[in-house]
Amino acid sequence: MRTGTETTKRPRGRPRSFDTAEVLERVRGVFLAKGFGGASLDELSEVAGLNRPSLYAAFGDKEQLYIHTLRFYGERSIAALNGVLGGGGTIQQRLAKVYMGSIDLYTAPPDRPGCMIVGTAAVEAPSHPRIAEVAAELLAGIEKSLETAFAASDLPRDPTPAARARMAGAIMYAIAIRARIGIKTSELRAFANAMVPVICR
Amino acid sequence: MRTGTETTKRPRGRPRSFDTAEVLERVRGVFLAKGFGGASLDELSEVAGLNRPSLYAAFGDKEQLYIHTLRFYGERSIAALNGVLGGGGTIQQRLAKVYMGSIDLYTAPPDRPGCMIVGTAAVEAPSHPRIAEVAAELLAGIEKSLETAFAASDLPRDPTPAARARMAGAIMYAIAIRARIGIKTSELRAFANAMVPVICR
DNA sequence: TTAATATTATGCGATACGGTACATAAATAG
DNA sequence: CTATTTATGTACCGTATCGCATAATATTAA
Repeated sequence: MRTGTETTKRPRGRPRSFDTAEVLERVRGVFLAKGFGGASLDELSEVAGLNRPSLYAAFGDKEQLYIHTLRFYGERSIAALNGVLGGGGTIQQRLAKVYMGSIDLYTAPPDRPGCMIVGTAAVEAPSHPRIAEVAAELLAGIEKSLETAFAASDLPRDPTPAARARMAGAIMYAIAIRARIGIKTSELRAFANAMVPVICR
Repeated sequence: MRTGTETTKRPRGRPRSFDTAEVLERVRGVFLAKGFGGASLDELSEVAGLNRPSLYAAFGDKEQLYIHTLRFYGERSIAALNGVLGGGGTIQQRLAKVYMGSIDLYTAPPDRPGCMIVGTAAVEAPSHPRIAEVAAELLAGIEKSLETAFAASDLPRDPTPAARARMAGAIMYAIAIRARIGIKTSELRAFANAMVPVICR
């Protein structure tokens, strides 16, 4: 068992036997494969290596656990997005790099899970308003990141950077959906590569 | 009680007291709001006005019922799509009309359900391959319909009609997702209107 | 009318679900 | 060493689920 991040002073009682980030990462796999409603607490606690009371104490009920996971995943993704978009090369090259990286994630074995927001949060939105809120926030973050990249580029202003960003985001969401329903990876790559020049014209 | 479509000769035993299309239409509302996994047979049979054994006899188990509903909904949507795209006006006008009609459906009260394929079928894809198959078929049908419209138009061939079709489809799926997570209708309309000239350039 | 056949209604059983009580273990503060 | 605080593990509760077995009803063929 690993002890948590041991910074300076240990807190009062018995220390945790798990690392929060690691648990969220494992739990993410189940939520991504089965969705929020389809994931059972039995399976979640099993892959987490924690018993249900520990899960509850650490994250709250199932919805809160899902939201924690979604935020964790979403923020890491946006950070990665910012990293690539802030890197070198033309805007076309950077956007293509973003898409290729996304496709690699979306088509990962064993079940081509797509994106957690598009593939699992969307379903729950009508019945779980808080999930919808978080999902909307994250999509806005993705598009904000794209928008600043387009704004910093030397592309013409006719399609405004905001419009380009929403368009680039839409292509990304479409890739996520098509990956999840089984479209071939090569086809996804061809689609993304065909869209880059249209977005960046 | 209504009797089914009475064509020529009635079959042997007791006639059905329901109309297939009507049942599928009602059931669609539940699936659309709660997804496949979240819809219970109790609620489905209640809105259908049928008991579970009747549902089972008519459509098979829950997955088959869902697939029937998805196909029914999808084929009607594609027919409507073909109708609008085959109508009058420029390709830009027809595409905008498609988007406005979709947005009306996607943002319908009470819960802005989005599209059934994108909003509910995608989640189940990894765990229910047959649902994934049908979803892929329907998306292909939508894009085929768009492709023939672009092919019949006098737009330049540089973005090939197939690429334009996949792009127009992607915008549609993105609208469906964003509707489901609560993005304002006016924003969806603005987005769609901004995308039409980019797709049709 | 009688027999045959198809559909509907009621209700059951086995299972899985989300969530929690309670007792135990491990660490620190004094 | 004792008390306190936090985490863990087992076992459990009430509920809702899916799918079906059984019984009642409606319609047609003979």
